[in-house]
Amino acid sequence: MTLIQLRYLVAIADASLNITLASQHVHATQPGLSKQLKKLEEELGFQLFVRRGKSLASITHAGQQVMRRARKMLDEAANIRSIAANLRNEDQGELRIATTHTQARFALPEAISALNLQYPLVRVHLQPGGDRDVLAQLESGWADLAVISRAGAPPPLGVALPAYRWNRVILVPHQHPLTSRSHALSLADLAGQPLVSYESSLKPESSLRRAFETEGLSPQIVMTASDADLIKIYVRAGLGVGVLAEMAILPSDADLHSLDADHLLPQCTTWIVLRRETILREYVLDFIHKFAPHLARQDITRALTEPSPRYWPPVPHWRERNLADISASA
Amino acid sequence: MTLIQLRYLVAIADASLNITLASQHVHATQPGLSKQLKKLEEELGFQLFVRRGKSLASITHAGQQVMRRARKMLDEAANIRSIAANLRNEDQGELRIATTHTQARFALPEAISALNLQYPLVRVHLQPGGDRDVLAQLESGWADLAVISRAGAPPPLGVALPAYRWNRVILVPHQHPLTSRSHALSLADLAGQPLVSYESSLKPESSLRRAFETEGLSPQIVMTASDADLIKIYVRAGLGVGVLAEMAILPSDADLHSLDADHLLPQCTTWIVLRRETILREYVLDFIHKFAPHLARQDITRALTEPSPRYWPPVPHWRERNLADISASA
DNA sequence: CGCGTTTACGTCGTTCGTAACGATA
DNA sequence: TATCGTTACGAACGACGTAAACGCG
Repeated sequence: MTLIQLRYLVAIADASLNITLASQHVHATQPGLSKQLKKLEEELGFQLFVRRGKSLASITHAGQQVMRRARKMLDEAANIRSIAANLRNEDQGELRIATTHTQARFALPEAISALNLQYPLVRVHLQPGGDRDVLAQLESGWADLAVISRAGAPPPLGVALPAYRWNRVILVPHQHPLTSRSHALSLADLAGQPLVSYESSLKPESSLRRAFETEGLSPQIVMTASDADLIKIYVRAGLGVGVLAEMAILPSDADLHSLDADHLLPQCTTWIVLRRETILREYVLDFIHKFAPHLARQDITRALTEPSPRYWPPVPHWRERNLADISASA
Repeated sequence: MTLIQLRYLVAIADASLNITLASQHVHATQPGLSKQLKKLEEELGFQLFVRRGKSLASITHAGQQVMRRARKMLDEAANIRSIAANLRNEDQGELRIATTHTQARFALPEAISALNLQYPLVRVHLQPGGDRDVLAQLESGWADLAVISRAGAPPPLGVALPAYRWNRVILVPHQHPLTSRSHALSLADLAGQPLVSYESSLKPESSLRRAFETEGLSPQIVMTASDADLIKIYVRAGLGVGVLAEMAILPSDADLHSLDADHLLPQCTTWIVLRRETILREYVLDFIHKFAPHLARQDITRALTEPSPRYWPPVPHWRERNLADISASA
């Protein structure tokens, strides 16, 4: 058994059992992978894959077991290499972030450009997706960190560090009836309106639906999008009332009217999620600190090794956070 | 980085930094280890060991980190090999048990000889020690399983399976004053006597001391031994009153008088402790089932993967257990 | 007939063991 | 001087890549 064999093994699995494709991913030739796989199976004494003719049809049950162990081993090998790279003060590498569209578009850019300024040789990969995809990509090992938002408890996976809190806003065109109400905005007002919001608000566990349900109301969601920019476009088109994250409101949206929803919908927290027991490169720690300045580097490293949940310094709100960012960089 | 290099690395650490000794343990030559270590350090770019002259003086801080990861990787490699060996129905291998003297001497022999009958090619290694040593040997990876007794909660480490419950007995010579009491034996009676018991009873957290303390008494322990046989010898010599595990009473001890202490001292449970997330060889599962017949094989494998504590079938008492053993083998 | 896998083969790199050397206590 | 680690060298093994053959859709 060799680390190379295991690397080839998971590469084949990750290439959906296409050895040729896998060989390109690991920068080797296809016969090399075939042969190493054969040797590994010979050494272990059983088939890792089910063959149909000459091609691989599926992974054996025992193969699945081996695959899990092999992944762990390769992860640990990567950790060892990270320890080494950190000690050598290597300033190049990759940073793979799995996150939602909103974070990628409105929250992450400053931190990423600050990182790029400090570490020009680090290549950043952003992988947008739904909450499920994001966590899956973290677990699979593709992503170094995930950035994800929740109204309630932190995501159950890995180590979750709170980055900032935020609220939602109601977005309407100027001169929309909702802008001229004499009393404060209520959920009942919104229940009568066609709503345009994120895809996630269709899920039964969405905090939007729940907020309405606890008042005995039900929202009329006429359109959803994964993308705040799309929501704005349809609000401009008069399709309905937008419900979106306050981070998504830009100066260029002055043609629209945004109303506070702090008292209507529960506050959300954006979390940075990491795999437990993983060695992070120095620039990843720096990035996290840039993105969530209230987290000291030692807070992060401690959280990664400690099994018990920690008590965090107070988590800033999005509105305070921007100020803090500016003052910190000044 | 190679698995062989990592294997050499931990071998050197386990041989207390003596490369020559380590080379014998891994069945290789000493220059081979030296060279591989050098290559590994070159690849990682930093020293894993602190050198004094040509010899290794200590492990670098970073080296410790690498060592931990390397051990994990080698453990996983061993797990993969175990999966393979199980699938091939290999009937040879090793079973390393870390346990206390009492278990090794009085509880384990039947199960071990039954195992040897079924798997003549499996070599069993018993490593007696104190509770701390036993758990350390399990964690270090030397032992496949630990067998250990506790009066209260299960050991905090790994996965603990309850094997059986047992009580202590008071052992005195015939015609000792305690044998002719009209009323039931009490702790107060024992407090007036010189006691001979296990070494562990000297520890402040020992259940013996605690039992006395809750009644405001304090035991006079005149002698301790790690070994039940030694305790018996000194009871015979009239040094004092023995307090020991009921398993230690053999038919050949008919020259002594043993008194129930069920109502005086709390019941103990003997636990089988395993490392979590470890693949066990088939014969290890068989052994556990032989030693704790109330545990089905699936109970064991489930407990190894499940993170949550499980509810066990009723745990037999030592006295019932022997009967069950006999009836099962009949 | 294209795609993917296997087999065959030659070259290269690497590892291993033996043996000699060096340093240290 | 005995013990332990490093260096040197030759032999053998193993891995890799190129090229060709085989199956399958």
